[in-house]
Amino acid sequence: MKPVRTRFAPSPTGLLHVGGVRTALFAWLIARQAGGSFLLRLEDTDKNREVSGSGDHIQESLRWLGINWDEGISIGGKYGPYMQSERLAIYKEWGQKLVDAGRAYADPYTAEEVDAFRQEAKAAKQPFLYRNHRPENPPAWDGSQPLRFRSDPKSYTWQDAVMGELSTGPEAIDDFILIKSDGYPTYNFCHIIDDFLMECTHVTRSQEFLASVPKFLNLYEALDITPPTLVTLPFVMGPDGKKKLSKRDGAKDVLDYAREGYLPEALVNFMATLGWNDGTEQEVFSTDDLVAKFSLDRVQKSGAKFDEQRLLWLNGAHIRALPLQDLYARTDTFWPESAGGYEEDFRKQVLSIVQERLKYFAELPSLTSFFFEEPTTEAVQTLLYDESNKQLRKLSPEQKQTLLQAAYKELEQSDFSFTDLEQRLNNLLVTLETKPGILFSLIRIAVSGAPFSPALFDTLHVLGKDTSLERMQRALTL
RNA sequence: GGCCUCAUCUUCUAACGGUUAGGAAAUCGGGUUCUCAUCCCGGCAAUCGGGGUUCGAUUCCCCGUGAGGUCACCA
Repeated sequence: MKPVRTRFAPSPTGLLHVGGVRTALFAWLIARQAGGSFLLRLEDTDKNREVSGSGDHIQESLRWLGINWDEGISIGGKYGPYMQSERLAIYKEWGQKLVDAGRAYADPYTAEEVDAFRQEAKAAKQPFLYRNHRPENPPAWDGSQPLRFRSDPKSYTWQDAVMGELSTGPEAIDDFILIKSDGYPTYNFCHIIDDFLMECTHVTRSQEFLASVPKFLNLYEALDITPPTLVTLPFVMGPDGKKKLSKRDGAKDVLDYAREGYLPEALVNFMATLGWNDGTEQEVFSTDDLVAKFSLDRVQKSGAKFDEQRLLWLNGAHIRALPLQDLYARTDTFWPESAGGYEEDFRKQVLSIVQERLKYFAELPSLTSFFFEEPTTEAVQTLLYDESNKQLRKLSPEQKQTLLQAAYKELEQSDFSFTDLEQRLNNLLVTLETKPGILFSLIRIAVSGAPFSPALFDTLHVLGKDTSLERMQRALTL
């Protein structure tokens, strides 16, 4: 058995979104599970569509997700170069081999002429087949004309690792361009050559290539190459649930998720379970889990809608599962500006009490800012005295002041340890004959000025005695 | 139009022909000493239609229907 080698071969034409990255992830999972290699090759054969910087962007996205490659661009390897634009001589040589074998020929038509054929077919409501116009005496190929494959139309039945048995008739096979007139190969040609030369055992790609597979099979035959295992993944659908995810549908750059404070392992978990499950009721998977449990025969055949809400939930689940130290290391760039002057130890305490309500790190400032800066008097006043709180609106301003005053007096004597706070405030409930919904709300609002915040005893404890009392004092003057 | 693919709750999905069709997200109730969240309990909610095959079809076959892909000197 040959060692498993899978690859991701994007073209540098823009940002990488979840749909594209999932293809990479599945290929990566196949390789990692089998203890094989994962390659990153750049298919930069279309100079017109190329977007500068996107090669780097793709690599950065993969690195962030932890989809590491063993060979490929930036790191090299024994099958390089891994940038197709640097392999033109190889494609030319293979093209010539096909010419010599009578399986390729120079296309004598201009683009306009071919287009006229196409329009003709379209008007007749027929599929366009170039081979119906195949020239009888094509000129010698000098590299200035496109090189076309001389196909051998026939029926095919083949196995796809995800889709199962597939078949088509000869009408699916046509003469397609191998090398363009600018000397660059087409995807249809060079991916086959490269996968062969790089000894890839699996070709993982999304559904839009399904209709091209018979053509590939025909070419493999002409080249006398045994095709690798074909792995066709269903689409990731956009928000409308009908069309595949695309930038136009608002598909986000993968790195946007990094910027918003999603955990890469959560996104990996999300993408993997978009079209795959392990057959159990497990929903949350670590990346190691996925590597261990992934299997192609449990990959879905139909497209799955990208559900951002589920991603959000999954991210929260991963955040909650993270040890505090790890979590802290990830939040580095997300703290509110006012947290700058505070010790790591204090920030960690804050983090530990907001951990369970954090869905993504961009929420960190709104969740924690009152630990680092004084809440505005407007915020405190509004929360304390407007009518929105159904517990507090039963009380007069005077009653509220009285309760707060009593709480202040009690807390003055506390050492602000969690247990002491708990004990004193619980006793105070009895003494004042009031309910937690009232007393605790008042204190919580006075010290946080926030519509919601962590549990009261935690908040007071982390905030500390001085700050807490100061803020209560201030609330008493409003 | 030709060819190809797909089809279970709103969404992601489970169910080697035999289940009251399960789980999770969302949502709606209730509980956990305040809010928000977590956690726990509960509710709502699906096999696209029609024919077969079978003692029995979500599952197998056929025909519809719907959705998507493809038919580039793009990948």
